[in-house]
Amino acid sequence: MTERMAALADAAIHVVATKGMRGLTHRAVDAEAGVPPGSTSAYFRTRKALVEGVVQRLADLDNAEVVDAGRNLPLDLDLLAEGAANVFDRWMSTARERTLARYACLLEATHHPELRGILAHGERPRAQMRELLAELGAEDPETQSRDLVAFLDGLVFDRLVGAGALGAPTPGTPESRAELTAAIRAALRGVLGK
Amino acid sequence: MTERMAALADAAIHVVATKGMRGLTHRAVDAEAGVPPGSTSAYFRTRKALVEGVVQRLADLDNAEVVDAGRNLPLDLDLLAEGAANVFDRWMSTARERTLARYACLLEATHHPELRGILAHGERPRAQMRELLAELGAEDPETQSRDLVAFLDGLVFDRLVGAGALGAPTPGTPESRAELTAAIRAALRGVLGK
DNA sequence: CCGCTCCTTCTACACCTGTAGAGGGCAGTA
DNA sequence: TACTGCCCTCTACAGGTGTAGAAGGAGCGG
Repeated sequence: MTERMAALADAAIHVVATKGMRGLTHRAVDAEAGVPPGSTSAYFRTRKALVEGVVQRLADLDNAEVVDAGRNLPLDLDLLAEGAANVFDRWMSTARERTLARYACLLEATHHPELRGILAHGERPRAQMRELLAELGAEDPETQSRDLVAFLDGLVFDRLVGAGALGAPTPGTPESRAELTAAIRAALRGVLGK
Repeated sequence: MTERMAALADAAIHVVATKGMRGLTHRAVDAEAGVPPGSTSAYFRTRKALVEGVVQRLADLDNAEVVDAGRNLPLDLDLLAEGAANVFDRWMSTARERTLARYACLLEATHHPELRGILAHGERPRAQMRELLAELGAEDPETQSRDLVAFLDGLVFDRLVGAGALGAPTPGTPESRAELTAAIRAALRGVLGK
């Protein structure tokens, strides 16, 4: 993917995050990216190509990410929980737009199976999680890591879309951070059967 | 909501589930509902009204639902897990379309706050869950039920969109059912700190 | 019977979107 | 300088979409 395409894809991600899949049009991306109208249409000739561009870019960004979960330390449950909380907390704040766009694309992939291959998101975090769980003595890291990632994903989704209970804490506040860590630790404990 | 509007809203839900928010147009709903073109446009004059109709209908359907979690039985963790598994399993199979539409609407609600009020989904299951957790001796049913629902939601989302690990079991198979129950039980154990 | 109201269907029209292709400038090369 | 290939910008146009309002018709009170 050329640099220019990446820039357009980034703008497209922003559009998806703020206006939803419905707002993802060639012209909207042009406007968002500040390029002359028609540019996006030239680089992503069809809308399908544009969506695939977004998905591809999301995958690239995810894979480029360095997830430092604190390896090589004496690993315990609390440390792991905190590392996971770091990652997922960032998904809710710094990478909020990307996360929203990812959910939108996942939903989109439901009726466009060809997107699913690219969108094997969580592949990397999941693999890492699997490894860490194995070190912690999990009996079935494969299944358990999957459940755990689903849990964290659910937590993020739940809080991002504001579907949580009334009076849900604002994302990014210390309270929610502490609460998040606690929830993750509890889930880890449960999944590990400890 | 009149009967006719409900029928249109149901068709609209189907459209959203199968074609996504982007496919939700007055004419598409007309076609899906088998009514003469223009009907949907007459009952939901603007697109915003149409979306709100969908959201309202989803909320109504959710609230009309009888969730029999086996009250008045000697309550234990396994029973609760199985009850929850029943509900959420159905969300993945029978009520699959509604669930997909709900996720789409939740995402939509991100940039349309007025939808959020109607979409207080899970309000009822969550309240019930809270009660049951309290009976089981949970120390903070409010927070814990929320986390638990987020977990279950994440699990459903994860499996519905096929974002799960490669080789994910097909939804609806006995394997996934058993696996689901096990995961829920584990999560319950973790959340309850038992 | 008339007239009224409500529900439903039909139609018009401006605007938005997807898509294709024509032009235009700017290297680098002979 | 002329040429060639490439990247970028601009424009056209068919079709889809949102929205409003007119037309039709069934039921009902007078």
